[in-house]
Order: sequence, then structure tokens, then C-alpha cells
Amino acid sequence: MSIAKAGEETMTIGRLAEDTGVHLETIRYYQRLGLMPTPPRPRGSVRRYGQDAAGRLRFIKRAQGLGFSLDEVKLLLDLSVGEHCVETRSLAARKLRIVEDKISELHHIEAALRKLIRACGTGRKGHGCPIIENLSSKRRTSRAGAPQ
Amino acid sequence: MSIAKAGEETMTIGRLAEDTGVHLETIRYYQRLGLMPTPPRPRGSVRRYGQDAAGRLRFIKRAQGLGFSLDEVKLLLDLSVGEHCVETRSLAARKLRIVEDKISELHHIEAALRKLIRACGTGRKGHGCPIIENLSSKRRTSRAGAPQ
DNA sequence: CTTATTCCCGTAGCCAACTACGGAGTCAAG
DNA sequence: CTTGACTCCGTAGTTGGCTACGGGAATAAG
Repeated sequence: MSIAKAGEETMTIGRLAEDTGVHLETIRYYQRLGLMPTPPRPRGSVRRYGQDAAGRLRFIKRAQGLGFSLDEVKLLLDLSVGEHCVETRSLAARKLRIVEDKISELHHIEAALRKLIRACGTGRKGHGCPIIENLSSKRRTSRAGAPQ
Repeated sequence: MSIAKAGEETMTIGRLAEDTGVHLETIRYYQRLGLMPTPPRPRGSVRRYGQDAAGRLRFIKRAQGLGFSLDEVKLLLDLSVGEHCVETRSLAARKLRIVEDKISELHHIEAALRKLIRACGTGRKGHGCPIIENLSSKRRTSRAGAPQ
């Protein structure tokens, strides 16, 4: 993992798309957004991509699946090259806080779902869903508000 | 919590919006989608809302903040009144699976972020971010793919 | 060399989730 | 009973994240 590349740019964009399961047009879209690099075109030829590109794509998709917006993903990626440790650290810390909040809220939902399933299994009907109970109260919001 | 309401519909939609921090137009939008109830208009007057409406709004926003789409939130809300336990149960179970997956992936990110912060704190620069390393590998995806 | 795929790239369309607009109806204060 | 704020409701615009289209350039296969 450490070494690699330098001359391994072998895939065309189509192959890259196929390999990663990311739509070709989406890759080009990411390039426009600056999320994916746009390798230079060898004079009068097509662009080539290596494994690093595939990894980056997978990263984007996973992070996105966790609720990060493309802008946030961009931030995360920028963090990763971190030369300026100060802001990098605070960015990461803020991200961490958000992630922790999400985890804790998800744990609430998880518990509520289990409860619901159990109640449902024992024949208990409606009568006030624990999911609703858990999430519709006014108390501490841990910073809810902005979706995602 | 069990009893309540029945005559407590006191807020106008503007007040409801203010109380919950949800944009007024968004509330009306949710009504159109069937996510929020549209109380009847007292002959020749304005609609009124109670605390239940506020709770429901908070629920929607929280669930959404956890990555549920409005359609999914609708499902969750429908689950909550569950009279038909069979499908309710399977729906809840599927939801639970998704929630668990999200939690586990978030734990990965959390660990990666902590690592990054620590590495950053000890003066270590770039040289391969743990976040990237964690998320860009090809191995098990636990069902990544569809964003959210 | 011809022909079939791909690439390239700009532009346009699509869906979810809002957000804004505008005119007519309501309500609350003075 | 007038005035200013708010509500109603339909329609239209916006943003994020894609996805599709189309014509011309590049390979790749025969």
C-alpha cells in the first residue's frame, strides 16, 4: 500500500467506473467538483487512472453513505493530506463531534426499534411507539437542526 | 403523555414553526407529503396546532438528521401506529439492520478521526491518512453503495 | 482502412427537499 | 372598521447530487 503507483495509470474512465460501481458520468461530475483528480491527457489520447483513483472513489461513496455531503467529503479528503496541522485538527475534531452525536442518536433509534419489535412480537399493538417517544421530545438535541 | 390534547390545539402554523425551528413553508410542504397532519379549518378561520404537532416535527427533523429520507420517516411514523404487526415487524427489522450498519461504519470513521487527531497532535504530518486508509480499501462493505 | 466502441466535454434534464412569491382571506389592536 | 401582521394555497424557483444526450476525437478489432 505504501509504495505502488508511478506508472500504474492503466484504466480508462470506463474501466474505473466498472471496477468501482460508480457511474461514469458521476466520476466526471466529481472531477468537476474537484473531488476526483483529472489526470492530464497524454497528447492526443485519453486519460488513464490507477488504483489510487479507485480507492478515492470508494472512499467518497462510503463517506457519503455515512451522511457526509460532497462538500464534507471534500473537507475530509483535504484533511488527509494535512500539512497545516492546526486547522486540520480542529476540522477533524468538529467532524468527530458530529459523528459521535450521530452514533448516539442512532443508538436511541436502535433501542427504540428493538423495543418496538419486541413489543410487536409479544402481541402488543400500537399504544405509543417508543421510536416516536424517543425522538419527539423537546429535550437536549445534541445539535440537531441541519439535516445531515 | 398518554392522555393530553383534545382541545389543546392552540398554535398557529407560524407559532409552530417558531417553536420548532422548522421553516413555515417546510411544514406546509410536509403536510402536502402527508408527513404532517393538516387539521381542519374551523369554518372561516385558521388551522391550529398542538404539542403533538411540534413533537412530530421534531421527530421528523431528528430522523432526517440521522440519514433517513422523508419517505423512510413516513414509514417510521406509519410503523408507530402499527396495527398490522406482521409487516410492521419486518419493516422495523429491516430498519434496524440499516441502523446497525450505519452505527458500525460510523464507529470506523470515529476511530479513524481520533487516530488522525492524535497523529496530528504528535506532530506527524500527512504520510497517509488513517481515514482514507480505512475507507478506500476494497474489502467488506457491509452494504455500502446506495448513498443513505 | 473501416467500423464499432469508448472517451471527451459541454449542456440539459431529473429527483428530493426545500424556499420563495403573490394575491386573497383572517385576526388582533387601536 | 381600518390597518398591519399573519394564514392559505397554488405555483414557481433553488440546491445538491446525479444521469442523460450528442457530436466529435481516439483506440481496438477485423
